[in-house]
Amino acid sequence: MPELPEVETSRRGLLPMLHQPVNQVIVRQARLRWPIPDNLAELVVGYCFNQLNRRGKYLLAQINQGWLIMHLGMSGHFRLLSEWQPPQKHDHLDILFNDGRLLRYHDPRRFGCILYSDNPEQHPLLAQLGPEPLTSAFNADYLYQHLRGRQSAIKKRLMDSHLVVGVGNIYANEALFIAGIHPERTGDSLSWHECELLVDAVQVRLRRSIDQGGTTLRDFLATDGKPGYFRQELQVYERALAACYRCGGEIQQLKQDNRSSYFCPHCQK
DNA sequence: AAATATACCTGACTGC
DNA sequence: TGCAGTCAGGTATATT
Repeated sequence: MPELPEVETSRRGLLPMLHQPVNQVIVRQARLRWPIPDNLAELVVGYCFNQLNRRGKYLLAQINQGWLIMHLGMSGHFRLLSEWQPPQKHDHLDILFNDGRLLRYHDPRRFGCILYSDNPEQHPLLAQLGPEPLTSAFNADYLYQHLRGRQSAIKKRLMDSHLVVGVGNIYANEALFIAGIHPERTGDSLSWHECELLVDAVQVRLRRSIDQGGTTLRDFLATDGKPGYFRQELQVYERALAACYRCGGEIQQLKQDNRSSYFCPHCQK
């Protein structure tokens, strides 16, 4: 689920907890993608979150001498509760604050992670990441340059975090539709102008989705428990055999790299 | 080096 | 009802 807009929505939802002292940590299930550190409580209890950043799909929270590195995997989300409530199934972690509020991590599939690092920039999970899509570092020149000499499909390349971070299956499909580019084109076949269109499409759709609180398909909720409303603006994702909003033709579905791709054969060449 | 397959998990849904 | 199979927003890791 969570791609860049959903992670950014989560980050913004956590901002009210900045500068609030942590007074307890409850780990009910440490076995996520990687285990939650045994010493998490001693790392954070008595300290405050001083900064909340996002790098790609990772949330970074500065506390004590280092940073929590958090990823929502496929099905994770954080809830911010104003007072204690009994935990539900798959509520794996609580961070309780002195004022009675608590942050609760929920993740049925447990593909997410909660790690701690003194220097997250150098952490193996982050060190090799590509540029942020919503910065000037992600531009037509960059994309065109980095697509040279590779035969992989452009849709797969867009989802490669070493090329650009934050774009997952939903936004790769959506951006390619907006840019009018067929998902099976090789990255190498894109012209500079098509790279320009694609960069713009990625940025426009990510920004719009952030404005809408992200996309909720199944699990995703913001920290206030609300779903994201970008789903109703999806042009092709999960619209197989439905009518293209632009030309009225039939949206097609195919598998690429074992992930579903959706596209309009008339509008995307 | 790059392309492909596998693995980690639960839950919802489909077809027999 | 039950059971097997498929699919789902991610991505590190192992294998060709």
